[in-house]
Amino acid sequence: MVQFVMLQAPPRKDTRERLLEAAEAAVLAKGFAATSIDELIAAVGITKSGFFYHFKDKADLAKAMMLRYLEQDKALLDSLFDRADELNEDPLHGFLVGLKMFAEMMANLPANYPGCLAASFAYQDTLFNREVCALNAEGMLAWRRRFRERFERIAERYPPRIPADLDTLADTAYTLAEGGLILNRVLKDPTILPRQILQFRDFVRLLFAPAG
Amino acid sequence: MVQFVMLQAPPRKDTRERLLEAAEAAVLAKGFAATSIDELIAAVGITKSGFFYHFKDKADLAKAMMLRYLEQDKALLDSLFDRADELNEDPLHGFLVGLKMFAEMMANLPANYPGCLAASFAYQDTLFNREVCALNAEGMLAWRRRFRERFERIAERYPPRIPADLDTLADTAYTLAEGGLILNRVLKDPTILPRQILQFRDFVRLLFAPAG
DNA sequence: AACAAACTGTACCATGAGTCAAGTTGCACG
DNA sequence: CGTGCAACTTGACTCATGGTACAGTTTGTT
Repeated sequence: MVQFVMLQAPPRKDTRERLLEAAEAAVLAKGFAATSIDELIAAVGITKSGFFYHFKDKADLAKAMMLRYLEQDKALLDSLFDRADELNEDPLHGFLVGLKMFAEMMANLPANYPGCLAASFAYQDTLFNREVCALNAEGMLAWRRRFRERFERIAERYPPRIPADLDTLADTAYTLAEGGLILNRVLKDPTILPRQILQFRDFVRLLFAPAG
Repeated sequence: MVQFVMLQAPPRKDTRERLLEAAEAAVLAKGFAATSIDELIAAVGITKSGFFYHFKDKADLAKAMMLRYLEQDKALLDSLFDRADELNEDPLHGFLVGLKMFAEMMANLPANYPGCLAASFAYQDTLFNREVCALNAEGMLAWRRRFRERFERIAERYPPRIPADLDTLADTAYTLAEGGLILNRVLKDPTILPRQILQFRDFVRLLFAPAG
């Protein structure tokens, strides 16, 4: 009696992660609602039930995507500005270095569908429950806190040339990032976002650096 | 024999426009794919076949939405900056007035789902055909041209304090608008975008206005 | 009376979310 | 060594929805 064993692929530990990866690419390309579970499992090579083993339902997938995004986002910012701080004792110079590195990083984004889940989710927010929306908001507030803290240290040593609202200044980073990604994408010109960031850097320098 | 006549509502000439209006609200809330034709006709009070009288298919609806958006967008910018120009002979002062009016307008957006179709479509671009995407890009380039022209006139009379790329400067308007709308929406704080614009205004003044 | 514009009613079919019961594999523990 | 459990996967199924086609109907206009 012949036995067909091992036709089944061996269980892979990273299936969940690969699903999230495929989902992110698809959602950035066409949105959450248009991203079908069928296409995700086809990309990863499992069956539908396999998907529902990893995620309770599609809403659960959304939440996992958001968490993954926030994690990566935090890691990115950490690596960027903590390193810039180490290199420079002066808060203004350290920040300017950080912004330059940020611009360079944004210039080297993956070519295919660069974009930000936060923005994609923002424009489809009625599809998600309160929890996911709150996570998104929390991510933005984290940027604000992080940047605001730095501007406070800078303003302490270098009084701004004109009155400046530090929260607004802090939000500019995220604002330019989201807006720049949209322009990048629609105009198919990856230089737009980095140039916006470098221009913001000019503004910061103009605002805080002693005249001369 | 009883006859039930006139159960059918009389044909309304603005049905198409009302469909587009409902579609815009729905798309800004949950995206294009999640917006069903069923819900649109329910909102407007016609049947499915009525919808397909007005639009060949869903792609046709997308195109019409984009055209409508571009038209309104152009009208808004026209009314804004043409008026600011009339009021002021000096290009820099006129522009600063225009930016202030822009900020005020953005502070008084409709409360429900303020947002921009351009951004929503950008993050679902694989759903649309080349034509619609090209229209979107054309809208952005129109902003760039418009602002760049103004910055050229300003720079002619007021040499910038530091070297500035006028295209980048011009793109900042759209970038801040798109990014700011996203922050507004996620953080549920309608003051973010206007504050970003006013800060940009400060930058422009700092950049071009004679020191003193 | 005729015709076009603005619809209605009905039916079709693909897709997509989610369910269920069952199977397999690797690993921990007695 | 084997037994048992948890992680992982399969396949076949249901059920609702959504886009689309098409033929007929009403209304306003000439």
